[in-house]
Amino acid sequence: MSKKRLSSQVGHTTDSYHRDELPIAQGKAKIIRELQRNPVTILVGETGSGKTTQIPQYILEAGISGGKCIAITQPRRVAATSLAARVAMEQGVSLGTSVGYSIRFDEHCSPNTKIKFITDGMLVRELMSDKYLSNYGVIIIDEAHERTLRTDVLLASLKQILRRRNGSSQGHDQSQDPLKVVVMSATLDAQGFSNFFDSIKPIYVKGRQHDVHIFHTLTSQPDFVEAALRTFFQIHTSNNPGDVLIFLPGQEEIENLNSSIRFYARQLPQGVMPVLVYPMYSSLHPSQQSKVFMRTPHGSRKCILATNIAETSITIPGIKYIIDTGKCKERRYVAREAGSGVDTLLTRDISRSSAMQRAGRAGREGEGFCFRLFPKQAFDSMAPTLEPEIRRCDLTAMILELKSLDLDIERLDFMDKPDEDAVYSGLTTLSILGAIDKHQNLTGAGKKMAALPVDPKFSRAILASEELGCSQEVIDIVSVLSVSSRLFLGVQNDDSNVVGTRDKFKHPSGDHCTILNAFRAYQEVVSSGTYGEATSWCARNFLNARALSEAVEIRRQLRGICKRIGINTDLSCSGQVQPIIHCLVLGLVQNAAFIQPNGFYKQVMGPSVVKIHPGSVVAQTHHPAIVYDELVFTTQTYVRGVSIVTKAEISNVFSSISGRF
DNA sequence: GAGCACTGC
Repeated sequence: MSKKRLSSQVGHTTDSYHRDELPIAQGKAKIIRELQRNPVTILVGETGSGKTTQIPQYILEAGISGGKCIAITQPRRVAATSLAARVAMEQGVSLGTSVGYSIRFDEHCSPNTKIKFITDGMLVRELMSDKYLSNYGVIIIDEAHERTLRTDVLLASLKQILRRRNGSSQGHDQSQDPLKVVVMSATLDAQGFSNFFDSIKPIYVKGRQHDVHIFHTLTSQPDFVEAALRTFFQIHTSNNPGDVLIFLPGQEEIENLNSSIRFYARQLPQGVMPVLVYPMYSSLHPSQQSKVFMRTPHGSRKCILATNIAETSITIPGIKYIIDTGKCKERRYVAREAGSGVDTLLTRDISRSSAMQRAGRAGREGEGFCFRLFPKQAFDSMAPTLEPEIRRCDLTAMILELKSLDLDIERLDFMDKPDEDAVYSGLTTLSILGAIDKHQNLTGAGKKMAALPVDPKFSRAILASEELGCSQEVIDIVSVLSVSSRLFLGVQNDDSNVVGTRDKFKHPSGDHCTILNAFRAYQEVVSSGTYGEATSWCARNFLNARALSEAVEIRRQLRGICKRIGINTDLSCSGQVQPIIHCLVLGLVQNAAFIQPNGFYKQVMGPSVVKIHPGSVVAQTHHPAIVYDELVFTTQTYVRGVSIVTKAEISNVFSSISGRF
């Protein structure tokens, strides 16, 4: 494979530094001046510039926050906690005093906290109780280029809050102290932020970086897994030291390449370094995941095969070579009438900024190399950034959240306007669920649903569970469903034992009650044993221990909120299944499907013909009617999280809600 | 017979 040599500057961070030596320190005086002068500042800083740790301290030290708290939002929880720890150390204070953090389930703050790292989702939740965010003097939106749904909601709200707290014009609230907003982005495409905030000129800060030499292929590589295999062995047989990180779109490609590399590595001649191959993706067993962080033994080479997880979420030390297939998986919601939309999960080309971010992963500790398995022209014609989340996800939950903040999604000034069909679809779902009335006003039920931090279809089920006397069971099920990661773990080289142990929890009615069985069994182990015992019990039963312990926390949180908003959480249907299923049907009405003569199921409220995902406990069975949690198109249209119901149950619920849409 | 990555009073 021939490659054209190009050079590019990309980011680098070291673990130990003096604050004054960071690249951003050179521009400190200028930055402080700009911050003092302007209500909104846009700051573009490359990786390793030190902006995230230093800007809050500059603001504090220069007294710009007017004695009030400075919030710095982060899209990820780990980032919020580790950055807070770093800044506390630099300030010479203990974490949770003047420097703290706030993430779901874990808050380390005091009334005297002046610098608070907070997940963007938590700050959105804080809006619900304080709609001017009046506790804060400065709000810093970090990693704004990632354009998460919650970042976009915050930016839109902040624009309005700025008018209320600062403006001389209409809507200014005299009782409010002024607010400053800092938008920080790691990529050069700050134009969008600039346009959004009255054409403010961004401040640029260079990063601290090592050179990364970038190579492109001359032609496009349709079989990128095979191209990655060849490129890896070219690097490997050169015998230059340094670990390799290969970016692939998904688990399937990773496992294929894993076995190919292992196969060929065994046939290498004597004298070539041994290779240690590690897959890395989010649903991998935690014990397998942690292997990528182990030090590479002297005289061997580590090769990590990763999804996008290694692009932003985790940093693996020692990487000198990147092989970038230029592909990722993208989840996208395709809205359809009556809220019967489909999620698609398909492989697509990455963006230019993503390609640059991936290359940068080779330059963190020294000079690096990045081999792109696509031509330079392909790079040039890539989209500059991926489409923001607000343009490609189901907006139902967000519309409900905004309604409870008295905000109207159709009137809010967003950086990118949400898709009209997605808004319509979300509004339809909310009216079917009874969260809004004919005039699209929040109902009493809708207020309660908004208070519960779960998908509206699940908060609907929780509300119903009080009437049907099974709030204990339904809250338990919803807690597990609300955990992002999967409950049942697979292992590499799938062996039939996994299915065997899963059968232990299997309930004939489907996945929801199966989940309940597993969760109840786990809770019993936890209450009668130590944390370590629970973890090993999970491992023996191929259950995701992290998912279950998170479900316990979500359960505690949901029960707390239910009590506060007046939902009795102690009702149990003691072993009966029907009430539980009925609650689920009320939340999942739009997700009902009837069987067809050919064995496939057809949506009742939409046109799709669907198949039960093979991971479901009822995958191989046939029943007249089902309800499901998710509809995802990958290679086929699959439904996941399935319970068996009767056609009568579906039509009863239909007639009780007809007229709402 | 198959699962990109995050997040929430």
